[in-house]
Amino acid sequence: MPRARTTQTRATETVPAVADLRRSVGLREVARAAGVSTATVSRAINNPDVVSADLRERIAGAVKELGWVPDGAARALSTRRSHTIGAVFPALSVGDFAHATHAIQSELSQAGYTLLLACSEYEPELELHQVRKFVERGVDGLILVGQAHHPELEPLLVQRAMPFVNTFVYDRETHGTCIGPDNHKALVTMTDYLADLGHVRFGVIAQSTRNNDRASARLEGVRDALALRGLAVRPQHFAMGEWTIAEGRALFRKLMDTDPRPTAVVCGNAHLAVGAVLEAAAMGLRLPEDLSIVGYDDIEVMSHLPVPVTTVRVPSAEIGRIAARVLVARVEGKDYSAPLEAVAELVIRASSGPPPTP
Amino acid sequence: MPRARTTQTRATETVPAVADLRRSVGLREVARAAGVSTATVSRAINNPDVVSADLRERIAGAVKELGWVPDGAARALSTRRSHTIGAVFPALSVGDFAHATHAIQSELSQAGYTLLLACSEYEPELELHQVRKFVERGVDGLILVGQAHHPELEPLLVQRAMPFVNTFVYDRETHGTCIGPDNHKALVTMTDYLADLGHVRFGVIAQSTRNNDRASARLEGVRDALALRGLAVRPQHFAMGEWTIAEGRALFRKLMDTDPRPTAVVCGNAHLAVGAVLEAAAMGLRLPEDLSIVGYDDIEVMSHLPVPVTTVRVPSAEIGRIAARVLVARVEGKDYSAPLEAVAELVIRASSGPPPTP
DNA sequence: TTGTAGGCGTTATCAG
DNA sequence: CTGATAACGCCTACAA
Repeated sequence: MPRARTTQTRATETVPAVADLRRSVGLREVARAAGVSTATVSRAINNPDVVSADLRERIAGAVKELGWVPDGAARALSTRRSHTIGAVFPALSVGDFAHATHAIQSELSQAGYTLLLACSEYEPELELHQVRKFVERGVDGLILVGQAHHPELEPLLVQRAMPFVNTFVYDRETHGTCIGPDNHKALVTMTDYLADLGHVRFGVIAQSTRNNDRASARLEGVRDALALRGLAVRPQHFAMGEWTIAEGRALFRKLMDTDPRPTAVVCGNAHLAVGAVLEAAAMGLRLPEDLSIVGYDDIEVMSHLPVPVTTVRVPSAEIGRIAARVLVARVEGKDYSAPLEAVAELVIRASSGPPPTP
Repeated sequence: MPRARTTQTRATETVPAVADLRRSVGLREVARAAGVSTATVSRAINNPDVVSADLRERIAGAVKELGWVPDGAARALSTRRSHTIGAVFPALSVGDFAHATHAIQSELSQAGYTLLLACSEYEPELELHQVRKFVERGVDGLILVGQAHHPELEPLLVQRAMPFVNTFVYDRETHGTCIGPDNHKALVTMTDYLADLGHVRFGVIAQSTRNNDRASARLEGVRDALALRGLAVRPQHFAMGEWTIAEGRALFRKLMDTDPRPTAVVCGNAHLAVGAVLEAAAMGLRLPEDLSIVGYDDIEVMSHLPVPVTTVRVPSAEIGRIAARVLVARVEGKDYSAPLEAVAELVIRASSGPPPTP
């Protein structure tokens, strides 16, 4: 019997009163203090207008008095709803995901939900693990990133009828479960833009596509758009690595150490692009006269560099907001229909232009 | 009786089997399937080595079979521990807090805890609200930012004996409850460094100090260090605003529109510093020959700009990691003593040097 | 409008 | 080592 333990503890406690207080403040005590039943207190909290005014007041008084705070676990156990949503992101300190996190949190908070956050580190196994944990915690819904998950993931969710959305991806096939930009299309657009300017020799600096279907889709976008024009990226004009500015510099340097050089370099994300642009400056290359550099995703510094960088704007916050709304609606049985494809807008700045005339 | 409702629902459900499954898979069913009592199943899960090998196996089989997942709410209700930690940050998409979040999440996950995340938007009222929510959710501990909170906050936590830590601040007075850099000291150090180089006319570009004791402390640091040398910042050399690159540029321009100009500009954070440095470049000013610019907090781009920026490195990830460890230890009764003051190291780069010789 | 009482899924005490 | 059973704190169907 737990109480026995408490009693023992109390014997050695220096502040028994506090221990007592902690243990004893529950609906029961509030009810006793207000001279009503626990049912009435519960109703006064969750369904106030079904309780007479004076009782409501007396109860409110007792609650203040005793400093009672409802117990979420008990409530969740009883109602089978935790008012909790879990999000599992591949990384947390990346701008994209951080902005989405903020939006999600804010949206959930307004709707009376709490955000549980975890990180998969781009590992499907870990993602599955985190999702399992969330299921155990009794989350009412889940926010994931990408469409490619561990094979056991979907079955797990489907079996328990757990609502979830895949973010930062969009494809028509799975409309309804995903919300984000169409990564492939975005890079087709970008590539077309460059090709239409006259570029023929393309370079690509990408982040690793390992366990990252968004990055893969973007790469495919470049390839497919080029193929339609009978073009392709030469092997020596392709480089892959981490997504840091330092890496962007290094890889860009490598690409420039070829002959012929590419006249347009497409970077897989914002940091790589910033690195490439800064390295180009350090090498004394003029943008866009000598070559064009473009990125994916827009971060503030890109528009403030000596040469502002052409890129694709991904509405991360909006993605998060919509994901949260859709999920909450689904959990509560209302169906909220929002546009699930987030348009990834091309932002043309000074780092891109026609290729140099030979 | 809840079951009555379920029954009603089942009548209209299209997939009654699933609904049934969902409802019925509990410890009880596992126990029945394995031919043991619920107590034994519970033990097999939480204290395996106290259960005989064959029962353990049979139980494991039944668990797999039925796809049982423990119910966190029930467990929490029974044990009075949620294995959950709440963090309330003033902002989520800022590098600092995002890095800390990542570290915290990772650390908690390893220790078997889950992170609940909320945002106070630099509003004490909202912070209190979020903390209340977390208390209701039954978190085992809390991670906050700064020392200045809503007056009702601490009483609330103390009354319920809720463990918590204040991060990104350190002061000797409250050793044990705070973990982070000494903001005041960091800027004293920075200011001394500049003054020792010979600077006398200081400019300051700061983010708003409203509800931000860290930013205030840093400002005080500059003031106090200067005062010790009989110096002060002229009003026209002081500017305050948002913490964006754009704002940094604008405010820097404003500071330069004075006569005499400051010879050293101290920026309150990384983004303001980046903005100031980029604007200086745009204005054709040479760093550090014409003037020095320094920041606070180190973000990757600072070391890659044409003129790398002198700044203070704040070990955000480590702060998060230690906060998580300290809290978990406290929750579990073990006491973990780590160094709670995070050293904020001065990183000297090319943007600072002696003042121009007149 | 209010009270009574059973159940939500686990844990843990105590008796075998 | 195992089983029966009383909590844990709240919600809600049903009776009053």
